[in-house]
Amino acid sequence: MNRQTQHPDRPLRADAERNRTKILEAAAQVFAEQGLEATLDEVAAVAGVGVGTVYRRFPDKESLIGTLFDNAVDEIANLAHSAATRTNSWDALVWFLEEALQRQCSNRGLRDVVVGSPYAVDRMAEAKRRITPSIKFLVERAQRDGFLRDDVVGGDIPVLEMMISFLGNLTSTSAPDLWRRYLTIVLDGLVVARTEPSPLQAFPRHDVVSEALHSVHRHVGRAT
Amino acid sequence: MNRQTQHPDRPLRADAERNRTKILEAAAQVFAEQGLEATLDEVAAVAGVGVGTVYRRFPDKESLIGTLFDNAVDEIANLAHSAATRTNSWDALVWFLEEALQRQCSNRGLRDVVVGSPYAVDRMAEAKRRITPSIKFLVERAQRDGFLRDDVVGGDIPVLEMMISFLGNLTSTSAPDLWRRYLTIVLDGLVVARTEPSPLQAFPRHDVVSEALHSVHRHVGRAT
DNA sequence: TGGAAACGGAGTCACACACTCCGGTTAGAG
DNA sequence: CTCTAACCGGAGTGTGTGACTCCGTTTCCA
Repeated sequence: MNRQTQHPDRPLRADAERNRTKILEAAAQVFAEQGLEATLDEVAAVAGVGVGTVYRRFPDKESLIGTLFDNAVDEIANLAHSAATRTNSWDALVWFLEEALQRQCSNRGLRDVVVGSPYAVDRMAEAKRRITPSIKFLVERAQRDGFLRDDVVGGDIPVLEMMISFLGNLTSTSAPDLWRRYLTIVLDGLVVARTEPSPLQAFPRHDVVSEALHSVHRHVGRAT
Repeated sequence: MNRQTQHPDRPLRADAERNRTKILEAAAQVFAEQGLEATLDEVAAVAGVGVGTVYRRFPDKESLIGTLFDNAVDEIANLAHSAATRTNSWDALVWFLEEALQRQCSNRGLRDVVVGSPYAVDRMAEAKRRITPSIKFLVERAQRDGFLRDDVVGGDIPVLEMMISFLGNLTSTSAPDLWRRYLTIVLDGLVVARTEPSPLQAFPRHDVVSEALHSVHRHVGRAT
């Protein structure tokens, strides 16, 4: 039974509203760090409230994640839109990728949604519908201006983003900017032509990279 | 208790040996398709034997996965080694990436090990030790010959492979060759300079891509 | 100040899997 | 052919996990 809508519209009591906010913030942080596998108990702990309180505001885990996801999509949609207002079409595309990736790379929860965790499956469709047109515009404009190779397509951009952000998620704890190095390489592959490579951010010490890979262990279960 | 080593060396009975092989083949297939989360019950079912039989040959899940992983590493090490014997240094590097990725992209289990599933953690170190030198050679030779940009490093190759193979894993069921498109772009980013883009494989219909993303659902649990 | 609204968090429940156990079957040595 | 050690199947066990509920207590605010 859904407890939160006795009178659908009555505003929440002050403390309740305060807690709702704390929960949302905590959830954003916890899911970003741990992915959607994180427990609502943990979210509650970080928010400094009891689990009961979480369930009083959000009927179930999915709806909490949904709210969060909608916010994230809003943000990215805005990014794409405001990139479109920039004058230099190549810089606009690069800027969009950098900004979007910065968010995606530090948000494991977002990845989980995209990869198809059962939470918020249908919201993905809506998200794509909202973002696709802006990206298409960015791509085609950069092509008209002779920056971007002609054989790529709007749909390639999300795929490339996904590809890079996986890497980012994996290394986010110990080499949080490593993904930029590979974005540069990809961008050098997207440009129509070039006479020399763009400068790359330094490659981290090997132990950092491998440690990064193995610091993932959320669930060290069963295999002890 | 470990049941399989009564007399460490005695050869297995004919039927037992036959089953061991069936189990190994089934496990390779199942883990490649589903990742390491797959159940040994499922492996047994595919192999056409009972779970008990699986546990009689392999003391636990980890050791079965370990055996499989060692095989996969062998294969990739051989690839790297035999790439080194090729005369054209750029073609050698590209060939290695294509071959290695073809394997990694169709093997979700491999990804799980690399990403740090608790199975076979220490085997990773050994694997890296074996493969790293050959890759270093491939990279530096291609740089000396003026093909590969100078600012990349041996360690970049596994990272790029990882990045692309995530994508591959995600789309392996419905667009099994999609990763090649993005490998081409990355390679165009790795080359020292170029006057035009390399030809790209066609971009699939949009519905294929998104369906690909959402066909992943291994565990549709809890979120119904 | 009364009572509706909100709170906390121990407890419930359902499920998922790695692994075991044992009664029945079979290979293959003598 | 026979006999037994080796092998087999798969129902069952044990453990862990995590979403969600319940209810006695506390807090807001009219």
